[in-house]
Amino acid sequence: MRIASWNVNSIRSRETHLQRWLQMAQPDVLGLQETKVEDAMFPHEFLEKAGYTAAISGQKSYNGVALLSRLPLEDVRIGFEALLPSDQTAKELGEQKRVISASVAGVRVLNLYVPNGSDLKSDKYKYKLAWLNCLNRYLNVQRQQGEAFCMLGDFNIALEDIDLANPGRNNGGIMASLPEREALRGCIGNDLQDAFRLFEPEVGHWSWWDYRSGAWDRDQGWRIDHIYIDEELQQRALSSMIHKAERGELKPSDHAPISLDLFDEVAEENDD
DNA sequence: ATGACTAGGTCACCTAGA
Repeated sequence: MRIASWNVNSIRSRETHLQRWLQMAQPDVLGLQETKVEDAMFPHEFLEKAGYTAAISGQKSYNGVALLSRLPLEDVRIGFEALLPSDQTAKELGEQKRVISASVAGVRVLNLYVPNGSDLKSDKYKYKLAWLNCLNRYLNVQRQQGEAFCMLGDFNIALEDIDLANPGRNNGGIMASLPEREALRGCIGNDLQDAFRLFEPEVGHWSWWDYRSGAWDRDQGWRIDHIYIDEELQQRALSSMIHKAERGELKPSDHAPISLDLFDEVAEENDD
C-alpha cells in the first residue's frame, strides 16, 4: 500500500499536475492540503475518472484538506471536534479546515494542514501553538482507538536542523523555532516515527521550496511535509520518498508530494 | 534590508502563504 501527502496550493490550479502524478505514482491514499475550494465546488469529476474517491473538508480561498483513495474510505472524521466533542478550543479551531481522517484498509490516516504561523511575534504564531496543543489532546484520544495509525501532511515545521537548507539563517525563526518544534515533538511522543527518517538519515532532502528568490534553482528548501507512523506500521514500512521532480514541472505547487510504501498485511498462516 | 513568486477574491490591489 502506498500512502502519500501533497500540499497542492489550490486543487483547481493543479488539476493536470494531480492527474499526471496520480497516474504515475499510483498512490492508494493521498492526503491533500491547501485545496482552497469550498466543498460545493470541489472538482470530484477528474478524480473519479482517475479512480479516486475524495473525502473533503474545504473552505473558500484558504486552507482546505482532502483524502483521496482508490480503496474504500471509511469512518471519515472532520476537524479536531470529531474526537474532542466537549473541547471548546477544538470547536473554535474548526473554523479553519485543516483536519480530516479516514480509515483505509484498516489504517487510520490523519491528514493535517498545520498553520504556518507567519512570524514569531504575530497572533498567527500563537494560533499555531494553540493548534498543536489541541492536536496533542486529539492524538491522545486517537491512541485509545486501537487502530493502526498514520499522521501525514504539511506540518510547516522543520523538526531538525538537517531539515532546512539554511540553518544558520533560519534556525529559531518561523517553522524552526524551539516552541513549535517542542510542541510537535510532544505530539509525536515515543510511539510515532517520521517515516522518511527510517530510511534517510542525511541532510539535503526538502519538500518545500519558496517560489521567490530562485529557491528551487539553488535547491534551497525545507523538509516540512512529513508522514508519521505508529509501531505497527513501522514494522510494515518498505520505503519513503520525496517526489522532487514534481517541483520542477511547469506552474508547480511550491511543495513536492511525499510517500510511504507499506507491506500489505499478510494473512496469518495456521498450520494446525 | 523584510524584498522576491503564486493563488484567490473584493479584482489591479489586497491578503496569505512559508
